[in-house]
Amino acid sequence: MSFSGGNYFIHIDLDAFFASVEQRDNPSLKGKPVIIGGLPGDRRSVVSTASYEARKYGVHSAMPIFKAYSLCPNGIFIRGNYAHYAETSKQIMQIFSMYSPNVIQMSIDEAFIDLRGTEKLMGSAVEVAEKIKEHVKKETGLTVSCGISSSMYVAKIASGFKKPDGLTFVPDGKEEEFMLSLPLEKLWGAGTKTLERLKNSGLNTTKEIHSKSISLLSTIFGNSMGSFLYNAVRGNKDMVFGEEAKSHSISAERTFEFDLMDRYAIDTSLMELSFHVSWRMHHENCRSRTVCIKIRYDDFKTVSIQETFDVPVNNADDLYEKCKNLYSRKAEQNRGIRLLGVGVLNVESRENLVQGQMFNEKNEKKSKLEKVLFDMENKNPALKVRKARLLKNE
DNA sequence: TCTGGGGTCCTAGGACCC
DNA sequence: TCTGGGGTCCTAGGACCC
Repeated sequence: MSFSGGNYFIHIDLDAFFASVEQRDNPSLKGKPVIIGGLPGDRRSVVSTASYEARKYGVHSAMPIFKAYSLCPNGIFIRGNYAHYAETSKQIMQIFSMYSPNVIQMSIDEAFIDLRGTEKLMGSAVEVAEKIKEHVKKETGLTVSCGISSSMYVAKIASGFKKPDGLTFVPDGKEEEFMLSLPLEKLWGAGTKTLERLKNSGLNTTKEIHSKSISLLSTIFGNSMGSFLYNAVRGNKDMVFGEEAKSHSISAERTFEFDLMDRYAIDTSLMELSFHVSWRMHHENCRSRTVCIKIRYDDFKTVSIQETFDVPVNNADDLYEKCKNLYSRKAEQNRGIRLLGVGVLNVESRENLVQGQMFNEKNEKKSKLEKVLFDMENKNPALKVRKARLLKNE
């Protein structure tokens, strides 16, 4: 095995993260099936994380809580303390950054570490991964699983190869061999729908995909998915490291315990969601011209409507009025509403906006006032500056 | 007692412009 | 008096991921 070149990435996954944090903080939970996401009796909660003990009962992420409860009635159900998990995550990410100047956090529980050019200083990729595992364990009591490859995509899959507390090294040049040894289900980026289509096309293994031409795959699965599949099974697929963030979106949504029927309740919820999204826009100092709402009916049918305006939205009242209008245009009458969502798309940083392009004075004033209120609330959470209408529901 | 919440990317069609 | 081609922006829905 040659370590020369040192051209590797590590992908690190925190094992059953939320459940592991709870088990660490409360030793009486160790070795027990812990299920984060909701309590038995919740009508519409789902499992966020199941500890490895709970997984033995068939419990897994995204499963409705009532189903998890029926599979594992002795499970310990916890709603979850997400701020605490985020804090722990931050601590672990800081550990990662001690091993490379280039760390990209992908979510609350995973990150890539770029080891290119660090070998002289830090040692081989495998050595670094072992050090990091030890370091995290010592500092936080948690275990992580690592995948190492010169391809980020392969590293990502490798980290899930052995879990928990695993380490999988795919040497340079062995990426394709590794991919061909994998069952289809491990192909990251192909979900249930694509898996089904693959099987319907007689493609049951990564080897069988490998035997097909890119043009055939593109004909069946479309250009994008076709070339993705072609490259993925060769270990060619790669993501680009350190891309600057492009346009993004901010959204908030809520599933109601019982379907909403009444327009007043619906408007109240739209207002609440508008405030939430507006707060985040202030927080990130950005604004957006495109507003979107999402409606999920009682039969789970989900629709959305969006509108792009010449002038960006910049305060919660404005956003709320726009959402109400979109709702009126889209919603079918007399249907139970299971979920409502409010979002802004293609948000831009405020600095980027051309001066004078923008707002009427009244809206600008409202935006500034709102920012002050949000900031006050931020400093003193007990001080709830909210519309009287929203207060009623708390 | 079916199916959370926060995102990204892709597709396909339409409008509009040159 | 039957209809091209490219580019950009916008919209709605869907697949996928953690």
